[in-house]
Amino acid sequence: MNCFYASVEMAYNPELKGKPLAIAGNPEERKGIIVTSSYEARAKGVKTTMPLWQAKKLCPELIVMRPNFDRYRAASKEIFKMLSEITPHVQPVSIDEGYMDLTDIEHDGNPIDVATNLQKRIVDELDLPSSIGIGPNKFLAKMASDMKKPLGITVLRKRELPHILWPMPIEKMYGVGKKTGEKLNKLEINTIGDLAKKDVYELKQVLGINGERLKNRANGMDTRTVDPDAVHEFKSIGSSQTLSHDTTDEKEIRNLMHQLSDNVERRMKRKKAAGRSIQVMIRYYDHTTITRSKKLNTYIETKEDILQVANELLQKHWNLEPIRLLGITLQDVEEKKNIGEQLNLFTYEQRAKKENLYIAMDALSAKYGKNTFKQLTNSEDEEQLKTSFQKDFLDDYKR
DNA sequence: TCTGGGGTCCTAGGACCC
DNA sequence: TCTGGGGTCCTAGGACCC
Repeated sequence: MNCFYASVEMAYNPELKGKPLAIAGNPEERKGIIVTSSYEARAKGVKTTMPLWQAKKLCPELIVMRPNFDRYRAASKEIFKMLSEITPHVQPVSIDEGYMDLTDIEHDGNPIDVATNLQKRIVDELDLPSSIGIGPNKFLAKMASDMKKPLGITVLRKRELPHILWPMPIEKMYGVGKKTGEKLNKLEINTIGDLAKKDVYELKQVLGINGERLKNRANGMDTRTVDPDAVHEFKSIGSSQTLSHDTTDEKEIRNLMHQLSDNVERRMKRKKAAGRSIQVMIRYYDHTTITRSKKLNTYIETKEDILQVANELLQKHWNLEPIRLLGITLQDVEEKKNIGEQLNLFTYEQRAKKENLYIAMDALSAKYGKNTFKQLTNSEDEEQLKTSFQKDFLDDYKR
């Protein structure tokens, strides 16, 4: 999709059309950076990740909006629904991008017709511009999709590589970022064609296995398949936040840690998953960033468990310098249906707590009668049940 | 007035095992 | 008497993408 967030806002409010529009993090604070901008804004030099103040300097009439993620998710859902009506072989890559495998497509003739109809449908029904690339594999399709924007349809055939792909500057190649680009320049590789012809051994020396992969792609070879299940195989879920000011205030930090673990828990719940590694990220006032992680011997999912491990890591590794950003990520994530019984047996401490709870239940059942016991066990709110039982039990136990 | 937030994959060293 | 070769797992960091 082209300028996706900005385009969705324009579809939502047509008065914005034709105007320089930017979607930015938080306009009041320093984390206000450009997330997406319209072509009118880009024409003035506004770019993604540019700080807001800089963008406004370049384009004083810039209209700035905060992101409305619910809107974007809804539009994305509609788009992917249209794709899946064409073929089940659809792999979403992000909220606004995905691959389709049209190898087995039977109706509607050739891929160009499919693309034309699809692009038109997205405009007619959602008022959103897209660019479509068609190629024999993912890499070439992706490169093709970037060639004509907005509303382009580009076919990239293998026999056209020498004329179309190879003259392109190496920095434009998917998979080549700043660092790799610099390394390749040092090897006197300036175009994709230079890379295609370079000796594999030399490339591997500098880039490892990635050198070989990039060379293959430059030659139009890419063995990755379109995998519709990949979306469900997510591996980590994290939440991070830049503070409005650098801080060493423990209360503020504690609050943020709570908020972050809450976010992670909520999203884990939505995906019905649990994870067994916790990573904490600390960015200091000078932008140096460290990550510290801990692998656990069981899967966890609750806010309390996440927070406990994350706080341990923070306490152990925070050097007491002012903090700019904190992040918590749950890694080694699995859907709960694939995990089974390991869940909720977090530490020995908690296991002991849990066993105490069973003892408490038995004790209460015996002491207060089966009916009271039943009432409590039928309660919907598990957390409340636990706490009330523990409290009762502790009172009882002390007595 | 510098530089968000969500991810994936790869590398490299150390601990540990046989 | 100072020491091989193969492997896995864990941790931290880096590169890249949207």
